Amino acid sequence: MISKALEEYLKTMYVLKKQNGNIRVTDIANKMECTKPSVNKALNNLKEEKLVNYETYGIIELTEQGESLAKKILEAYDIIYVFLKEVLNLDEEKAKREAEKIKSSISDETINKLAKYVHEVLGLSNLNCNYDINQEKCRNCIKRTAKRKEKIC
Amino acid sequence: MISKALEEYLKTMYVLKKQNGNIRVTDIANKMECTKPSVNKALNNLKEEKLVNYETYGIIELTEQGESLAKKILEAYDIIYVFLKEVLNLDEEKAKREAEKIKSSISDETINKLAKYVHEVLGLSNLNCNYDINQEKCRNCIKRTAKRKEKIC
DNA sequence: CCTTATTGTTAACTTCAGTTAACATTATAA
DNA sequence: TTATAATGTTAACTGAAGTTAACAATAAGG
Repeated sequence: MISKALEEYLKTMYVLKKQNGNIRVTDIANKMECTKPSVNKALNNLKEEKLVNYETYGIIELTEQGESLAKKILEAYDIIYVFLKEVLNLDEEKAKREAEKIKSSISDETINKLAKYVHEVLGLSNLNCNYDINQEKCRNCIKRTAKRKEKIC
Repeated sequence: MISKALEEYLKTMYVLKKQNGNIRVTDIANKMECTKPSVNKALNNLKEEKLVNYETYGIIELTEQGESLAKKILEAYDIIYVFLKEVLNLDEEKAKREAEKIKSSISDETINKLAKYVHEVLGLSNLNCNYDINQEKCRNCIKRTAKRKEKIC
């Protein structure tokens, strides 16, 4: 089991890959508002866990495991984000920051239940969801969610 | 500003005082599932912050500041607990454990909004609440909340 | 192609929150 | 009242996650 701090790094890397096509130490440090040596350490730890492939001064990439874990983390984060923004009406920036912090303390079980709740209240869900939502229950979710997904992060 | 870890100690001490009439290192350690030296350190830190009065081997008590902060922390914790238990349907034990962890990562602003939400959805609120709930909105809250308060912790 | 700027790495240190092991103090009960 | 059990304290250590300062490698522009 990886730490919550490392999960954040992994998530950030996944997002950067999507956004920029590559993953760089400096970009991670900027997004996470930390220093490059911190990123470097995280990188080595994630490599240790076989979630990331990279050699010193080389290209950084997520492994398959890394990618699927990142997706799961991102999904959890997104569920919390949606709840904060759409249900509690936090503004976007605040909701993002807060979702990260909460994500770092909440269990999978609770995320699961929150996902269901958000689903029921808002009719929003997640495609290919690792959390056990009944997709049948609201067919409109798919469309709405797909649209929303584009602007995550 | 005190750390989230110290807040947990303070909260626990407040609860123990209510429950047992006194506060002892061993009891704190048991409740928090940590060792006595950890408690001892926390105690010294809280003393440093003037939240706790105590001398080595002496009686432990919260200062006025300590008590009012503890109340606020407990209230925030309780708001999260209620949400998890009554809205998301976590079982009691899980909700307690989870509420503590979430409490340690969430901001006052978010707690505030969650409090309002819980209030609106469940008609539960907190007496003497430090969080800005409109008490007028649901007079029944008072009774229900008072009843619930008895069995907190 | 070589100088300079950018990017990445390493080493040594800090802080926080916990631990174990050893010891001191206080309380209990024979 | 004294031996023993329970409780509390201290010191020294661990590990996670960050930092700064110095340096190494790579990339880019003249």
